[in-house]
Amino acid sequence: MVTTLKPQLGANPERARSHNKQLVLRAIRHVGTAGRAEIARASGLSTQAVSNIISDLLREGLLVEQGVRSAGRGLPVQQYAIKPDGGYAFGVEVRPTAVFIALVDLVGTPLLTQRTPLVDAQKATILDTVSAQLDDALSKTHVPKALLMGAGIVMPGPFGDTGLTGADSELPGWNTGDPAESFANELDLPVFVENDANAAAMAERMNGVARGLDDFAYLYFGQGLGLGLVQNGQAVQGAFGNAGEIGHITVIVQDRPVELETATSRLSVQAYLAGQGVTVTDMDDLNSLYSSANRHLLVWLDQAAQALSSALSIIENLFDPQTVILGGAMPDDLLDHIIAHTVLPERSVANRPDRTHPRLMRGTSGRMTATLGAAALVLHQAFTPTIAEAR
Amino acid sequence: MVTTLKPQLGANPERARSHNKQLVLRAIRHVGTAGRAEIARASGLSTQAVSNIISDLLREGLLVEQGVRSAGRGLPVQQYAIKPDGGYAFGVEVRPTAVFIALVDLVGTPLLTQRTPLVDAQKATILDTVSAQLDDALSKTHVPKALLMGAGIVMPGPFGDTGLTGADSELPGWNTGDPAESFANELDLPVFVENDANAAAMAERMNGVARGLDDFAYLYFGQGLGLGLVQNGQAVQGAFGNAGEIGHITVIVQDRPVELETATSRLSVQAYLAGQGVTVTDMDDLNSLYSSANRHLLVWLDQAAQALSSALSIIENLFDPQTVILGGAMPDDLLDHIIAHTVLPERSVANRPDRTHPRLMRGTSGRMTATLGAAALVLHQAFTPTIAEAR
DNA sequence: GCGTTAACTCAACTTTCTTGAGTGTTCAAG
DNA sequence: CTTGAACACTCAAGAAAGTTGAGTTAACGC
Repeated sequence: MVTTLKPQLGANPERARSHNKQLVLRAIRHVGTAGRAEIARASGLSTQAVSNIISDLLREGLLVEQGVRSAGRGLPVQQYAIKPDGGYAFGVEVRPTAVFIALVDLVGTPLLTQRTPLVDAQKATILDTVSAQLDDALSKTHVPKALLMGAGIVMPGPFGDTGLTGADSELPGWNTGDPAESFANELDLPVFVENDANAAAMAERMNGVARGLDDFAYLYFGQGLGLGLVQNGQAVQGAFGNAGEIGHITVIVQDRPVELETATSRLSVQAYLAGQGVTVTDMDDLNSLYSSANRHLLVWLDQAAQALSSALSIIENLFDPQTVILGGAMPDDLLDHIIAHTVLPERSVANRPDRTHPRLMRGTSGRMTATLGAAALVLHQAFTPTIAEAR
Repeated sequence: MVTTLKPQLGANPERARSHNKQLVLRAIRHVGTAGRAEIARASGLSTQAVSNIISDLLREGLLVEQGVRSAGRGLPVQQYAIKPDGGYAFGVEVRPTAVFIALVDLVGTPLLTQRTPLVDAQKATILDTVSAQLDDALSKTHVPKALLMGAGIVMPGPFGDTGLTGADSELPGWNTGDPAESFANELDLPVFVENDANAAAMAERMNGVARGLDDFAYLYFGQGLGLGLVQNGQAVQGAFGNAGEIGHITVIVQDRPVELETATSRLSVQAYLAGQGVTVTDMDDLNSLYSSANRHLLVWLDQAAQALSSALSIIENLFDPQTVILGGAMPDDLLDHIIAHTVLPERSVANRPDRTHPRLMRGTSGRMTATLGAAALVLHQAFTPTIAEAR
């Protein structure tokens, strides 16, 4: 049982500067627009240091001047903001039958999103497709590759050979070797790999309802159900990258134990409705069933809300999050309905009067949630000071 | 919904040096004894920088020379090790009826542990008792207070006014104000507050079976059952400090849903045996019942193992830990029995062939586990490089 | 023996931060 | 309307901590 120490780097002037740059960017991003003195106070650096760093960032094109603001006495504040076209992030979501991509700018605005079907799900095919899609996206948007800060990849887990191996959502050929390395070699970019739920959570943290939150959970409706966890501002990956496999735990619905995923997921609603003679193939079908108040759908929603209540109890008591977000490939109306009908457990550490956020919120929904989340991984990294983490 | 940015500090020469010192200490601690060049390679610093830092640490009395080792060609390595009496940590466990304390040295060896009954559980009484115990411990061991690096405090949660408030394990008067601040003022030391499970987990990580692990879980048998979580080398506290309240989640035992804590905890075994006409008051009673193969105890152990199996499934699938440790105020033999009879869930991300540690292990047991864990919090902090974290 | 290897030291240099004095703008009190 | 306090920012000098490259020392292996 030999354990190797996680590599961590020492601080030297160069790494310190890089850390401080990210710290300044993060501070500006958080308030939208800020002046030197304000940043200095927030970061414990001298005004002079912040001044030097900002002039660096201006030269690198990551910041823009944003006019002056005179707030009370003293010299008016020269303000700075993130320059949207100062950098770009590429997001990729790999599914067994198609690849989704998104190109977003430094503030998270999507410039382009698209879907490409896969002829097969072999590793080589996927790598080639993603590479071609990157070139395509860059040429369509006229973004120079030099401004691309990295690629975020969302892939269906679990990673490696586990007790869940054999599930139908998997891709062949990825269980050996490090997927991040394969993509990094193919795309010649820094690569960040995550599961869909964590990526969606990071998207919500960068530009959604979880802006600025450091501890929250995200229940992602995909094929199955995934749990994204953010602790201390970082996505929780677990020792082998497979944290958040909440779909297979047992919950109580109508006094009977069931696997959570069989009660609440896209497959689950399809299967249930099929059993009642109703066929749904996409989100639009679900939407129209819901607007016509389909009886079977309402029954399913009711039991999904019950299952969710149990899941919520587990998540809240184990993580004590600021909030739990519900989102993913499920229509807004259905998510809202589920949220409205979910009983918030009384006996929970989250049941406290001094909350700033609701216990359960709806996040971004729709097909591109995870893809945009993939791009958010890159942005997150750009705005997170890390002096010590070796890559 | 205004969110404040978690304060993070910029790097300057002074903070960089402090970071690097902790990095060097950590590297030496991990291998026991190390030379300059080796540390330089591990930390990405130059040999010269490490040299300067080590001479600082020698002067401060945190390191000792440890002879030379000639490994292959070249100049023999001058080795260094942590100096045990270079610093001390004070651990406190507050329970409703008594206070437990421990004083440990820099490598974690306990110099003194003791228990003091509380006349009442009022905040002032507890603060006074702990303060007196600190003075007592220092004078008995002749440790100068200047060498005390801090105090770790273990208190029964949950902290703040939550949906679990009203449980009998609580202390009056702590729901308002920051406990850490109260203790810091009283003891005039840096203070770290944690729950029993997280503290036990950190103890296991510093000097126990989890040495060097960065991602694992610890199921702590106390009054109830607590979950300690270590993610990325840090204890998971949750947004309000109440993560790990696993006792109140529902699991399936003999096809019936029960609260986990009613199936596996010290109170649970006492209550069950009392129902069978068997009275147990302490761990010795349990031990003798077990060695006489008491039928009722064996039945209880069997259902505790069942409950644990469900809990394990949840923990493994949500966290994907390197291992799950069982420990706390329960005799070794009983823990071993439970571990031997727990079915490891098949459908789990933790069920993988390339594991380095068993899925379920026994940690330190006994009454002082959490108290020593409290002291370990201080040591953990001393050996963890943190350039950015504001306090 | 003698050259190679490797750890370590010394001294010069570089980067980056801090400090303190100085400048310019705004507001408020007299 | 003047004057002074408050505040953001700049400039230049100084300090802290890192890196670099040349030199020293000791052990191994041919």
